[in-house]
Amino acid sequence: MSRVLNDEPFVKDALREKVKAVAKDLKYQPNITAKGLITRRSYMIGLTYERPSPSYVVELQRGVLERLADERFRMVILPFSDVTARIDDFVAFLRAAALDGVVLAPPASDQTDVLDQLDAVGMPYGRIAPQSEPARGACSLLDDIAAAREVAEHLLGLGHRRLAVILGDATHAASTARSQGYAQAFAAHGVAMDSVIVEPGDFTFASGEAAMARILARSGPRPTAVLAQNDDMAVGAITVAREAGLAIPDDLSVVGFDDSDISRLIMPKLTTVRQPVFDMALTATDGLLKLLAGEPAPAPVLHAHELLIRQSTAAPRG
Amino acid sequence: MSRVLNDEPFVKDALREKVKAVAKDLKYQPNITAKGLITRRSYMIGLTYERPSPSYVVELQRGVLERLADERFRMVILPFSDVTARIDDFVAFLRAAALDGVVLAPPASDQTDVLDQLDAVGMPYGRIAPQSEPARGACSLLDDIAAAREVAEHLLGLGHRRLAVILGDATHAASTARSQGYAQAFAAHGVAMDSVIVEPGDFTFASGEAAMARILARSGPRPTAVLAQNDDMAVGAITVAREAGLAIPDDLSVVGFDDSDISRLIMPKLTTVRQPVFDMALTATDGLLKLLAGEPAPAPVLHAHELLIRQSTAAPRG
DNA sequence: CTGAAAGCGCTAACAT
DNA sequence: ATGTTAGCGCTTTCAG
Repeated sequence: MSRVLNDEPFVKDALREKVKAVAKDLKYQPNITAKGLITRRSYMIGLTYERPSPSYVVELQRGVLERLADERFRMVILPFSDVTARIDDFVAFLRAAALDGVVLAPPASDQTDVLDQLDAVGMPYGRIAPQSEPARGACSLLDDIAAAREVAEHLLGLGHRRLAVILGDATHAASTARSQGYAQAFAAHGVAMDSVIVEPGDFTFASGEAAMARILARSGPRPTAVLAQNDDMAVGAITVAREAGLAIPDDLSVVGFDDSDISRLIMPKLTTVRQPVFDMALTATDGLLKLLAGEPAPAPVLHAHELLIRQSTAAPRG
Repeated sequence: MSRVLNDEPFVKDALREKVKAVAKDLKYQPNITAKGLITRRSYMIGLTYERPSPSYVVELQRGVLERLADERFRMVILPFSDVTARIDDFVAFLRAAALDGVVLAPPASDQTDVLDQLDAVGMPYGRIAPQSEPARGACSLLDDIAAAREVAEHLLGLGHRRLAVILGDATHAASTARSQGYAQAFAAHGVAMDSVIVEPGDFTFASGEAAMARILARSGPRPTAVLAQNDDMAVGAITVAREAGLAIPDDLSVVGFDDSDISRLIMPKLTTVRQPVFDMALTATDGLLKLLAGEPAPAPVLHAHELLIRQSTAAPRG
């Protein structure tokens, strides 16, 4: 019986047909739980992330589901706040969910401790956009440094010299990488790092608003361009700048990062960097499935980013 | 052993402590699969929807997860396109996933056939915003008719008489309900239905753009206000109207529906109706959990909507 | 109150 | 090539 339904070889066609007919007749549904007990498989893969923006989450999920569409694997969503602060709890949480594998989005994808513990319990993983150890797990990489350098260079090329940066969540390695990219461009154009205003943020719209408010409250000449480490903060910054009477991009150029939905809906449309989140999720899931099938760890896949110059940037006035 | 870990009565404290200590020491993780085999539970509930907007999905998921946070239940995401066209496949899909129960978002929450089949296989369900049969399953209700009437009344109160409606996906009962609400308001203010331009849409940004383009291409006087059945389409309409040189709200008032993220990020901010999707998902999940615990079907919960008058509406010119 | 044993529905190994 | 049997790790009897 089991042999037929699992399409094993060495079964006579006649028998195969007969069993299939009866199964169909009885609307037989194999009990996946019982099967799981013996095969040691739950046929579930987890997707974990830590409160990112809606459009990022949705793309991530779409990518995983797209790859899973023709598989028997299901996707379980496991948001977990503060991975960094509670790594043991996080791994226990994953273990308790009885997953066959897990796709880790930032910042968990960069936590060496998490990877170590996952290795220890033998749970394979896919990693989205890690900045370090690209050989571990099935990785989808993005060159955040180069991407950030390109946006910064775009601004410098327009002639901006008084710059402000709004950082992302410090527990995300991407934040550091993007800062590095900006710094490389600044150095190449002779802009001293200590002349650049740097404000913290945490990737949320509200933190972008707060950072912009602090930037405007400073004494001294106002910056002519703001580099936000993601679109949500960039939009927050634009909102506050506008309320302060500044025209975008004439009085202030703003760039974001992510090419999220709002970056296209806001007026003026935001200059940003496209991150192919959907493809990255798909690739990482594909690699995870290979790992699950017992294949050797697939090579990390570097995904292309793209600088999208839209309407929120222009040459500084005067 | 099992008796201790499941906190059963009639166990001596001494034994209880000892077992717990050893379990902790060994980092014992009960095998949820084996447990499921005997208890006939997979401890998974599904959440199904059909390509809605990102912010709606995210709120929906957040609501379910919030209620599940302290439960052992996990959430499996089961998007399924064209439920209406393939009901048998849809139910087979749910059955194969071995779920204990399922939360149905529109349009599945309104498909009587789906409910019938789910009843037949004994899978309990929660329903988000159904328009019919509120007694079946654990329902979170919203008065779409009243909500739509209120937005329409707001526009009529401002003095608008030349109106255009952009419909949502026709397979969603909410679309019909919202049209009814608009119609009630129109009738109350003496606006003839055949003077209202009605364009189809499917709840996507792109369909809102297309509908607005068709509205502007018509001969005869331009409408002074557009009622879009959700925010994404409203934003699409605004984008196209702006490209055609119209100022919002001076030349054209636009209202949406949902209070999605973009409705607050777009300039001018969108007048819309808040639907408490998070609460609705939470309540439906709570009801489903009750059903799963063998309790009788909980009473449907009516959730309050709220008209949010923001900056995309004003009195018509002249 | 606690230990031992019998399955839950399936697959894998073992016979035939 | 096909029928048969022993568990997978747990809960639920049933003894003690």
